[in-house]
Amino acid sequence: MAQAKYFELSDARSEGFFNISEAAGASGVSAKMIRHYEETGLVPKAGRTVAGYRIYRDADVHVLRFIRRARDLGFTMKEIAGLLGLWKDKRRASADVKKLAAKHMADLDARIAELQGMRRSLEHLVHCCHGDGRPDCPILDDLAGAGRA
Amino acid sequence: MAQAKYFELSDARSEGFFNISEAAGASGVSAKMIRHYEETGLVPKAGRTVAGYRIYRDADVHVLRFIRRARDLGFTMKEIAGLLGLWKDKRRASADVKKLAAKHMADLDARIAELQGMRRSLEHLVHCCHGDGRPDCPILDDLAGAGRA
DNA sequence: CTTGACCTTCCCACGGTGGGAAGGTGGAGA
DNA sequence: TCTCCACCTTCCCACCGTGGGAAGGTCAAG
Repeated sequence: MAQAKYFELSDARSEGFFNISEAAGASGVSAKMIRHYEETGLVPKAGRTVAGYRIYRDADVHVLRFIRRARDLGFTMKEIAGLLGLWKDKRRASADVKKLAAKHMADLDARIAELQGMRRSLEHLVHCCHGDGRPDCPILDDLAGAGRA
Repeated sequence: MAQAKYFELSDARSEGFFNISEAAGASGVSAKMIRHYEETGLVPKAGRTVAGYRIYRDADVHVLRFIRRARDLGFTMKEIAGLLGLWKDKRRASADVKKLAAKHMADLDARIAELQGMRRSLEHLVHCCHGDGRPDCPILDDLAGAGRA
């Protein structure tokens, strides 16, 4: 990215550029999100045609795909910014990447444990509820604090 | 809730009312969120003192605690609105509550599975990364699409 | 030249929570 | 009574990630 506003769109295309929806299709990141990532500085500003259309090269699409995959692994935007920095830095230590990934894995574990705790409690309640036409319901009783307050 | 603006705060207190921070402390819902729930209609508008301070009875705190517990189980606001409706309706069928809870449990399961999928992929990558001072790193390679694109 | 599909920027929404500013009140102590 | 501080009020702004949609410009094909 970061080219000057040189091209007509047709010229840009023949020079191997994509427009934003092509970049979106090729990367799996929506056009909306591509603009958003640019705005927030996650990716550098895209080049533009004389008419102001954003244009993308293969390398740019590659970056977007990287982001997409990181999102699929649940990394936050901040973490992805860190990963992109490490990716660009050819002298990085793999230990730094591993540390970031391990941290994220711990976050995932915490979140999973939290959800499993909810699930366990809920399962118990659902199990206790006869679930028929009568109004008495242990689920509501529990939420209302019957057993605690 | 839904009392007219009758009281001075001191009178209200002696009539068994709480102010918002007391209600917050007793229910585990922050004052900020109590106002938010009122604004969004999840709970009815609180009574007020002549000076405009919100006042709460035990029953109101009870409702807030119900909401708090439902949040702790991961129910969304919309689901909680449903649960509150069922709670208030003394002629509800417990089957309706059970259905709502079972649906939420399925949502939790889906979310857990999603996170576990991420965790598994990530674990594999972290395991493959030697994590030393050298720059080559299977985690970044994977994100960059080495094995797929 | 028209038409339709794209592009641009801009604002708004969701969930749920928090921070903080600006101004009014309550109650305790001097 | 005055002062002081903690609390209350409303209001707007932020986070994260994503989508919807309006208003206006551009491009390519017919």
